[in-house]
Amino acid sequence: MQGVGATEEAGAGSGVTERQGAVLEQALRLLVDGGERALTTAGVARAANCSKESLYKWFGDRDGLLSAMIAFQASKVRTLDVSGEALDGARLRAHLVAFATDLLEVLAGDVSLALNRLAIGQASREGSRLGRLLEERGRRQIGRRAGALLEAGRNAGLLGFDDAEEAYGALYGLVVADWHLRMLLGEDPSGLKKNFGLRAERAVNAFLALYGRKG
Amino acid sequence: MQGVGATEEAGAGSGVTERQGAVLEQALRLLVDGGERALTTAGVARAANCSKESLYKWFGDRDGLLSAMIAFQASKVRTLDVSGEALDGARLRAHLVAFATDLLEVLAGDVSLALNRLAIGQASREGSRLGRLLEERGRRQIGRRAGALLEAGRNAGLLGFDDAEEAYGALYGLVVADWHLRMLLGEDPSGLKKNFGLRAERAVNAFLALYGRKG
DNA sequence: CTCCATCAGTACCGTACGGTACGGTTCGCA
DNA sequence: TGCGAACCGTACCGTACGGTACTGATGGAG
Repeated sequence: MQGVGATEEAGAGSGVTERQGAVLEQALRLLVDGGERALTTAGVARAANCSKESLYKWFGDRDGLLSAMIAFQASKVRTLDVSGEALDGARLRAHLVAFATDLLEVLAGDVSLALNRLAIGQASREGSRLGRLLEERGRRQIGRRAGALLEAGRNAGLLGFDDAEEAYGALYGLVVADWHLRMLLGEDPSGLKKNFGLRAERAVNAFLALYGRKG
Repeated sequence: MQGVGATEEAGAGSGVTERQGAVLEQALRLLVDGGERALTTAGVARAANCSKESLYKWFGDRDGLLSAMIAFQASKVRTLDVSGEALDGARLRAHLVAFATDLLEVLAGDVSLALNRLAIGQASREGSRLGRLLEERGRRQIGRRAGALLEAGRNAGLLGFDDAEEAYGALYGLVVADWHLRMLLGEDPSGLKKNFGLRAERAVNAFLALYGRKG
């Protein structure tokens, strides 16, 4: 179970050995069900059956651990883009709805909420390193998928817009509105999760009413 | 300068003496430019020239202080509703744009961002009391103003919708999108603030395209 | 078998913070 | 002038946490 030479990489390509990945997994679990207060170095060491000294050797300090947790979690998410497919109106709509539901479910996920809370809590400190990291690894990723989808729709003559960023912003806003903030503030997500399908449907309808062509 | 009988109420109707209001003001200032880490009881006492003992007498404990800060800040915001006015298309649009810019500027405000960060940071702890408080005092307030405006527009035959909550969600999403989250994560608001007017304009255009009648 | 690197477990240290207690001071009031 | 309430300033206490140092066990390499 222990690492063999401190050189093996886990499946994710982020310079983390298998053992360290297991430690980060435990740290994420602690963060999810205890908040930042529960994420102490001693607690992580205890939960992961490792020593504090190893934590500091591997991640430098507590901030390094937090950054590694964000990078580790982001490295587990792979967004496959569905380019090169012949699009018609129905297919585009289906892809948009799938994107919208995926977006809602990702944002409502335990780990996502916990990491966003963590980064927001640290935002006013030290120039918001974690915030930028989270934005880079998270939003940029999902934004790319949406961007590719929108571009494909425009190339197929199904969508009309000048600024892709603006169109994406409209789609995001119609889908998410203030639900993300409400969940971050602690509102029970279980009541909201049931409506994800219907919500995604309606948001896509509105988006297509704004940006759709010959539909 | 000192209170005279612990019975005087400040302008806001939230059971807070003038002296206590001044203390809360200092606490908010500390929170704004130092984050939660800077909001220590000793720091508040020092900044406000009061004793820690008084803090605990007035607010119970640290959580009571935080709650009082949120209530105090919310009590300073007064949203006047502009009902009873004869609406035409241009006036409705102007009111919507004004609401949108106000919304963006409120959300981008120093104190608002700091309080939201604070509540989000505590969300996983103790059942998110602060989160619910912030939602109650903040969102509910601005939601009422928007709701009244939308209802007035519908009554004047200028807007068409079945579910007012859904229409408000669309307006909110088109106006704010992910800007609030990005600001909460620490992105520099100065670059975003310049575009508030244009952004509000475009969002209202989109909203009217979705929900407008005979426009 | 021996050497060496890694790591778990623990003890330790300094500090910072929440909360409490106490002495001294101001000020209204009789 | 004396009393009492509120309050400031500060000292104090317990605790929790970040970070470091030490010990002993394991396992691979020569």
